[in-house]
Amino acid sequence: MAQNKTIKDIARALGISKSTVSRALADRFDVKPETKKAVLEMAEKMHYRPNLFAQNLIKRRTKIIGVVVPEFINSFFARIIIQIQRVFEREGFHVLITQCNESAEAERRNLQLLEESMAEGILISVTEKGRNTDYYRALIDSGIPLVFFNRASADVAASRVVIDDYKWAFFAVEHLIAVRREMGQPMPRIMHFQGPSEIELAGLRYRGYADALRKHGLPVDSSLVVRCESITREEGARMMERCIAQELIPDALFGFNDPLAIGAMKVLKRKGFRIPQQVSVMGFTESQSALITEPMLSSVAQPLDRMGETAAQLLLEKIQHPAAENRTVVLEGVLNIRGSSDPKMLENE
Amino acid sequence: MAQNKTIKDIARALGISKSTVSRALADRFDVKPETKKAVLEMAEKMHYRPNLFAQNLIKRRTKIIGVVVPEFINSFFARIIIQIQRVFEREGFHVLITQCNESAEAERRNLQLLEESMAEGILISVTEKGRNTDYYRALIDSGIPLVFFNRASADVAASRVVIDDYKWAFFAVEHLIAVRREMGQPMPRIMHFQGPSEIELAGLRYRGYADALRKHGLPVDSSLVVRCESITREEGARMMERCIAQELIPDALFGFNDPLAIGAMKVLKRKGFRIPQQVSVMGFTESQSALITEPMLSSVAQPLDRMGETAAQLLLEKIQHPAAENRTVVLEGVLNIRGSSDPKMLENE
DNA sequence: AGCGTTCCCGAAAACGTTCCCGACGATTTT
DNA sequence: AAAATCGTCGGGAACGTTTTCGGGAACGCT
Repeated sequence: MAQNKTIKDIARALGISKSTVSRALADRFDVKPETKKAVLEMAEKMHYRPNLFAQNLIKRRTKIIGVVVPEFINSFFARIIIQIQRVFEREGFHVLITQCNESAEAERRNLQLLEESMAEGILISVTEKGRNTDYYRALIDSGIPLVFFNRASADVAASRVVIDDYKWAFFAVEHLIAVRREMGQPMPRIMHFQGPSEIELAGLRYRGYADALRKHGLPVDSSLVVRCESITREEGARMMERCIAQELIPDALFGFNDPLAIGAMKVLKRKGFRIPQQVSVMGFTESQSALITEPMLSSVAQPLDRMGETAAQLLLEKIQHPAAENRTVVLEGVLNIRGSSDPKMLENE
Repeated sequence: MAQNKTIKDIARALGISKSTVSRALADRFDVKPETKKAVLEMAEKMHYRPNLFAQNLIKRRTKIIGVVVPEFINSFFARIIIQIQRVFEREGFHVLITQCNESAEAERRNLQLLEESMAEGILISVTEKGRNTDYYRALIDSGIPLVFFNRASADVAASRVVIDDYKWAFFAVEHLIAVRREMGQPMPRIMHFQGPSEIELAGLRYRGYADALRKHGLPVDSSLVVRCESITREEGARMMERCIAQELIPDALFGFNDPLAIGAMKVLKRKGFRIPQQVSVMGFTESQSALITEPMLSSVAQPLDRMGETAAQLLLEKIQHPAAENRTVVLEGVLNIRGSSDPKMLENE
């Protein structure tokens, strides 16, 4: 239907050659202003759209960069992506977003699509399970720069931007210890809802938790470390119900992420425990929901905007100077202390 | 770096012609099995990737479909997109997602990108303000099928899938009236937080609200209709504070969406009003957060999965049969009644 | 008048692929 | 034995651009 207009149609209509039309459209210096104007008008009139495929075929650039994320239902990645788009659109790139539902095969398919679309660079946050490490390397070797953000593959040589999960988990737990001691508990029992072991970050946050306990002279009690199979609110509720059934009530809870903490908090409240007077609760990876709960949830916020922006910058650097060496940027988090952990904060809410 | 391998490289390495290689890769019947095998092995060995641009240039199909959404930070569109991807990937299409931050110019740019990338079809939920109506029509005229979902442009002939916002707003308000009457208030004062007038849906939901009042013999009191400038939690809180300052306390509140209702509910609770005993609250467009508030928020849920799936199906239909006539699918919503509006629901939480 | 410049433009190759057409030997049919 | 068919392959045009190269016209200069 309505066969697309080509450069040749314009040339024919104007009685000039297609080379001239091409030059006019590219706003080259060596074409007479009148001709240029005529071409532009005719192009407009014919609703001419350049064929990107023909263009990309001959220029070696596609001006496409690809993004691969595990999911974007949680607004976490969505926020990052927005920044990525902002940076690249300013530079005249198109951003192609793919999403793989935490599936390694889907991730592989997406990478393949991006490779075939000749993306000039790829930004990726890897899936929980199953690493496509070999593919990451193959892409880099074949000249497509790759930058990790948030979740990185440890043994691939590439730029990355992450936060120091160990450190911020450590800080979070230190805060819990301090606040419970202020409340007159010298040896508080701090529970941890640990993320699934396939997530590399789960181990890091656990180590931060354990080391904070040790530093402050508290035992690391394995019955207080609860392994969660997923990282949803439902799982948090389920696990807390199980703990309560076993009469295992901690003085504070450090969740792997916000949903786990929120689910647990809800169950605690329903069972009549007062937050934070009886149990202090703390999440990780600030989500929108942290401000909705009552009391509001303390959490570690990650600078998503800066993460997206720096990841984009690192990739841009690689694209413009392929020889640039790999850089690892570690961003700082923020410990947002609210009513769920600290009674002093309650009055502000 | 590492110039990509082409079909010609394979041909040269095997001492055969590139036509044969092309046919072998396409698994055509007229090439000897041994040759086929040799070609495939060599392709694998050389890490050959077909050049999509060259392919698309000559075949007239791109197998790309484009999605344009106003934002995907709210998980609302994210959920829809996941279904869209599911449908199209099963059919061998690639889904290209773009996002325009509620900006009409960005929307236009995205459409243009999709047009130039020769997308075979476009799924779109239009931005709040500034309609690119002319562009929608131009795309359709030039043979690119377009399907609206959720937010549609009224005066463009295209398939669409929406819910009946009028009807479900009506039901929501009927519920509020009924529940207040059960509580012994024959003439409850129902407030509405109305969305910005640029959003077409805001008008529909308001009409549903007003007609429900009228049907049940209640006056439509304009002082109870609050115009909000944005649709965020902060705005909901701000507006409710203003109402309370004016000592304007309704018996029930129907919010244009969940964030507005949640913000308002939070302020009400802080000021000491009991939900739902003193004020019943109801949202719209079920969000994750509705389950987090206490009490949980009553809301109208939209079947996001079905919406994504049907939108995709409608587009697929248009792609496969360009002459297919436009269809409008109106999906049913669900009235989720929870503790924020109905005291009877409180015990389940 | 001759020469060099400058300005504008056209011809044609190239990008990597698909596909039509024809060629060739081998096999089968008449 | 000649003709038709079959299986396999190569040559080359085409897709819509960009870009290199070269050439003609107009101009100013000696």
